[in-house]
Amino acid sequence: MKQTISDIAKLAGVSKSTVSRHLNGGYVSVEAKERIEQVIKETGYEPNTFAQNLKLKTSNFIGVIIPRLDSYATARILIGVDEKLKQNNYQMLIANTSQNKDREVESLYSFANQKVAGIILLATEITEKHQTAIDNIKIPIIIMGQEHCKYNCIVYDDFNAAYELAQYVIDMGHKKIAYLGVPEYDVSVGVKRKAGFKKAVNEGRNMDISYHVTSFAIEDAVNMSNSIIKDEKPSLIFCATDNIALGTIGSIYSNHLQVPADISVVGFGGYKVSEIIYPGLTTVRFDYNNTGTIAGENIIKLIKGEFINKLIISNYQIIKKKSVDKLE
Amino acid sequence: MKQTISDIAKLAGVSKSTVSRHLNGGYVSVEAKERIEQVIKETGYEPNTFAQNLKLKTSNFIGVIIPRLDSYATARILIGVDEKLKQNNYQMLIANTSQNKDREVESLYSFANQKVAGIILLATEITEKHQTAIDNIKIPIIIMGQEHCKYNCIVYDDFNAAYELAQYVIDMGHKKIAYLGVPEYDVSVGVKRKAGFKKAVNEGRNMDISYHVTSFAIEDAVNMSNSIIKDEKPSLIFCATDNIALGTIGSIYSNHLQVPADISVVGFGGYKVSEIIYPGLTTVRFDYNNTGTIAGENIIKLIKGEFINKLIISNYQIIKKKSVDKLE
DNA sequence: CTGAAAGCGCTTACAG
DNA sequence: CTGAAAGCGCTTACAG
Repeated sequence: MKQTISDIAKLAGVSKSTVSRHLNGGYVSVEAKERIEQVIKETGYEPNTFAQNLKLKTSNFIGVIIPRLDSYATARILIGVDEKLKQNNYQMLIANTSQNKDREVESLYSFANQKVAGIILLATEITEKHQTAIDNIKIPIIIMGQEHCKYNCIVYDDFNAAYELAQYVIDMGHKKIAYLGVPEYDVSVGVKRKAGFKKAVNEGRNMDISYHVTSFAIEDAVNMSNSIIKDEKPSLIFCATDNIALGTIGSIYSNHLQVPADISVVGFGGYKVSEIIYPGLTTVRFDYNNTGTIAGENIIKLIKGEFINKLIISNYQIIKKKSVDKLE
Repeated sequence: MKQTISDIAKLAGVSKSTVSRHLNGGYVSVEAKERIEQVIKETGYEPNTFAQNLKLKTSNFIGVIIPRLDSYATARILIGVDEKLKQNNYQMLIANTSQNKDREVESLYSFANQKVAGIILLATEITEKHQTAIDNIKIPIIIMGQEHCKYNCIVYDDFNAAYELAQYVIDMGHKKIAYLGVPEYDVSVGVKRKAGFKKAVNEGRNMDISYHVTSFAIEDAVNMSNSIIKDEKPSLIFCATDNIALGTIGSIYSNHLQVPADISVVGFGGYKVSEIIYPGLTTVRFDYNNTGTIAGENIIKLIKGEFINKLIISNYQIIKKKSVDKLE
């Protein structure tokens, strides 16, 4: 039924060794090569990967650990990674942790057990346990979305993006701003975006800023925005993610106010939906697809022992839409 | 370094066969069992899956073929599938075809080559080539989203959902309706939803209906809606998917009209964002997460040779929001 | 209830 | 340039 390397060897009149050598780019005479290729074409032979992996003690799997699957950013990254891996005959393996950090660590070990050739970690936080696991398993790894001095990282330019976006809203005349962020365990989103924002407002004059913390869930953003709207009535709510911004916009409308006439809103992330909703959401766009491609490229280089940049800072674009009103 | 079954056998003072038998639930004396378990606990031994798979000529992989990764519905389904598979010690393998039908067929063969234990196909269309592939590879398969008499399927109740949603908008007083659908190669979305809609409007009186076809892409929906709005000015646009509805809403606003005051809109799918945007989108919700779980359960049953229902029709809910105006 | 042996399909020194 | 042989780590009849 299914052909093995012995069948091919027999049909081509050579030994298994020679077939294997041909497949793996070793020295084979021209005649042998031709006969083997001919037989492979006729039979459609494909090597058994389990046997290969067993022998070689590695695999062509690359594990990707993600915090959630139903996220636009994650999906775009995975598409980029997957395309690049496919081109290079690697296969993507996904471990979805559903925002559970223990599962991230477990996934590191279980990927090691499955002998993946490399790992890409879409990180939220790098704890001690993460580091122990990464150091123990000794598998090439690339960390995305968070910076860590010990490892190879690809990060977004959260600080400068937040700084530039904040400058823009200040230029638009906003002074009374509510910043709606996330907890600081997430360094990129919780700390850096806030820091960039702070830098800009510190450079402004007569600013009246309040800071609030919510979660990544839309529902929580809705609740938090409701109280912000009632208590403070800022002219703009600066949201640390697009999801938070969507929740905030919903909350503004349900309070019978208008965006941007009554309250302006900005987000962070560049979701496609942010462009479709009305009014368009002013936000920061990161090129997730591209960073996924780079991650795929780099993990392969790392596996091959080639040089890669230890830290890659991905670029961003400020998307200016109608959700920010110009104040006089 | 890494322990093998021989190491465990030596440490426990038994043979490899006995260790293997214990691991696979065969007859082992109580004393042997205890010693083996003890050693496994101490060493943290985990069997090498490549060796197991090589020997058993199968794997614990289950392949899932998806048309795209950046879709809310797909993501929810994958979450459901993944959870269920994990619970049962299966591992999900994803093949993203980027809407390319040839890749679907290729993926069937390549999954077969990887000796997956089962396949779940999120189908858009079942062509001859699909059937040939499915029949050739002889691997348990479940098809989701499209119905086919030869295979085990899980489908959404597109016909009745569209019928009920259409009845609702007719009850709300709409008579001049533009139906914005997709091509008929997609039986579930292109044919069944339209048929359900038609049945309802045929039962209505003095209906003035126009039919239009667009793609699944938001951009195309925007363009098509622009011309519908200019040429016909219907009181409601009935969209075959939520993405199309989002595009339509954007188009309405950019024509300086209001939803629902000037034109009402309904969608199909129950995206989370449909609830967040303002006004809320009236739509049909399918429980994607749950159908994913069922697909996971059923593929495992199929692999074990257990009985499953040949056709499962998943339920739906009509979500009534503000995007539909009540006409007098 | 247990162990020795064969074999899954491949790769890789090794000797020629 | 080529082939015989060993071995990757596991499972499973088979004989005891």
